[in-house]
Amino acid sequence: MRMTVYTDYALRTLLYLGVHADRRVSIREVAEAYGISENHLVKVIHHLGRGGFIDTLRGRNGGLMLGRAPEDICIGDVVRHTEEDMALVACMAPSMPGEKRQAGAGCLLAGGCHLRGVLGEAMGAFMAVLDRQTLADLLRPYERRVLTQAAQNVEAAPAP
Amino acid sequence: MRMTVYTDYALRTLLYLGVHADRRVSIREVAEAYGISENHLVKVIHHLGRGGFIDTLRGRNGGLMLGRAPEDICIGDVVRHTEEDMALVACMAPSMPGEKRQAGAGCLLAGGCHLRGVLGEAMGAFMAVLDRQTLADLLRPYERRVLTQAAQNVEAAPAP
DNA sequence: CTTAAAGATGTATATTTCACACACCTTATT
DNA sequence: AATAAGGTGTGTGAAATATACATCTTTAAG
Repeated sequence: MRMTVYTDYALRTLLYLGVHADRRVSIREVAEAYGISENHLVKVIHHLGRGGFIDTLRGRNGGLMLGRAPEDICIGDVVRHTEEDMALVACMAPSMPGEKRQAGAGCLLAGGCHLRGVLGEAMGAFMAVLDRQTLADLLRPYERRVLTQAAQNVEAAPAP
Repeated sequence: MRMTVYTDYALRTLLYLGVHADRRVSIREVAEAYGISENHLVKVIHHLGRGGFIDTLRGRNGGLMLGRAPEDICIGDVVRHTEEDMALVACMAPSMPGEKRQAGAGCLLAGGCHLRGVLGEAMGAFMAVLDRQTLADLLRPYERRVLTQAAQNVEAAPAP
């Protein structure tokens, strides 16, 4: 179990695309908007593209846009997609064949380890919260404000 | 947010001490029982000791024992103690002064980032599950079996 | 059909974090 | 004093992360 900036970038990219749903956005624009590494973001975005969360288009006038409606993008799915071991409690992996743990008399708790069960349950509760949320839920509170702000930006800095 | 073997060792140590509550146990014994590094376990145990979860005694006939009754040892507290950033959603830390994120036009979502809220809620759900569990809950299912097994071990391998 | 813009991909590197080893100190019992 | 136990600090190897760099492919504009 883990949460890295990789997932952070993924979620922020989706939010950015949701806010600017009226056009295609370049990777560079997203990177600059958040002040993060463009090179790294490329991989995140590619990964999101292969997962169907975003639609990428190469070439001139290409760019990114959401692959589905915000209502159909479940935050839990995104996290599961970007954090590989979110589906299982791998971090605590005990009593797996071939592991050091096997030494000695073996795990005292093997054969029904409650630790695993409790941690699994906690993990489930974590994901359940994220599964209840869609991108649309995250976008809703900002819709008005951000759109206004975007309009201002367009006025202030016309397309180069 | 993160779960490491550090916490794994901590929980297993507590379980071991709970099972062998009739006597003091040495660090070496715990390390050998699980086949893990004694050197590393020393630090985990020391940390648990400073947190009051276990009682350590130096010198001859010294060793470890639970610092409180198993019913009074909350699993959530243990995890919070061993995983430093469990109390907050530090991994996603956005819009903190001095961070790179500040570049460009600043975080579009600053001033009420819902990402933070949702992740915080998910985190809360995770910890809530662990907060409902005490060490006694984890020990209960094994009490009979493990004690029996321990007795057998004593018969099979008398003290060296 | 050439060129430029945009994403795709592979390799390399820098940093951080773990897990662990090693050496040495302190405490307490015998 | 000697010995057995925990306490403490430093160092290290491996792995995971985040990022940089270089190059290729696709697409549309001119």
